Amino acid sequence: MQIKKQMEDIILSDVQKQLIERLGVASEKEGLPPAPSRILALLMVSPVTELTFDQIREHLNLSKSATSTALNLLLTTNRIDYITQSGDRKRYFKNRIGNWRENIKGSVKKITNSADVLEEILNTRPDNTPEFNKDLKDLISFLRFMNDNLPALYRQWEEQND
Amino acid sequence: MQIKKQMEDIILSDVQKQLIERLGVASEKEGLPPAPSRILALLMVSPVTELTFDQIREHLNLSKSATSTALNLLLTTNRIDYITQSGDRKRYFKNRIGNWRENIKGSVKKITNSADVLEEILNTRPDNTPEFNKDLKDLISFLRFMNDNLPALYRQWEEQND
DNA sequence: ATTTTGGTTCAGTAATTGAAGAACTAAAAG
DNA sequence: CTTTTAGTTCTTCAATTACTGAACCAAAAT
Repeated sequence: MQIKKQMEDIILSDVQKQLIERLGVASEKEGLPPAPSRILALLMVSPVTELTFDQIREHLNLSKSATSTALNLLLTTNRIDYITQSGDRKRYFKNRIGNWRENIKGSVKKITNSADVLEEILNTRPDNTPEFNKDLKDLISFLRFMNDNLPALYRQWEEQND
Repeated sequence: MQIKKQMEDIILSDVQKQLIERLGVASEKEGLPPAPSRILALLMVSPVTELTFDQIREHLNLSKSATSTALNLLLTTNRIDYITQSGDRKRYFKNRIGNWRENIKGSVKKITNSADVLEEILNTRPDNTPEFNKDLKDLISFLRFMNDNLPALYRQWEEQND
């Protein structure tokens, strides 16, 4: 087969490039390294949502190894996914934005978690710091309250969103 | 005045030390460097809530410089505060846990912010990726919904908590 | 059978971070 | 006015991060 598959040349406007940087920086603040952050942002902004290893690599001026490592990190942390097409060895990577509901659940879970740690702390605290203990108690109470009520709030959004 | 002020020797149980580590690691995940994270955790767990430079320094085995830098970071980011006592040059540092309401407000603000970025991205997206766009749209809608409804939920907690 | 494709893995490196230590300083005590 | 206290600031150092480039490899194409 001589017909070389035409690489879809994704061209991004300056605005789109800026959005990649902005979103990339946001991901870095969440603790992701720069390269994975950029990849994730590219897969969010690119008009073509499914990009090959080399498209990503070229667009972000990364080395093969950096691209490989970053993609594998994103894959193992469930932030991206890839599909294949029969008769094409390439993998097409895509942002798993459809997973946002799962991600939100994860964030809520983290709230429970920190409430638990704070509660353990509260249990070790002496009685002679009532103001401090009250603040801590309130915070824990608030976190638990949020935990209990967020699911209902989510369902409420779901309804109005149908 | 010859009476050397007795340094209140804060002694922490193993459980409390572990809690400091756990809470410290949690802070590191939020992007704080190790030393500030430990200090913040110590000021949460310590039965004495107001500690001097040297008490902190000694308890965490930090150098003076590390202690100084870390404390100043925590001060400028409003995570701790200090009080003084007349006729005592030392500053007594304390965790500003009472500020948790402010902090929560900050987190909510961050939701708005990311919704804004995502909306900008949505506006640049082509029409030929309807599934992706729908997911993005839903996420934005959900974030906005949360933003609009969280204040009321907070007030609800406030009432039940009186 | 050998070349190309689509990567992975490894060794090395440059930049950044986080802390240590020593020198320094301003205010208060002696 | 000298010393002590309560830190700050500066230089240095070690560890870690985030990448590059080169070698490598398995499957598919030629």
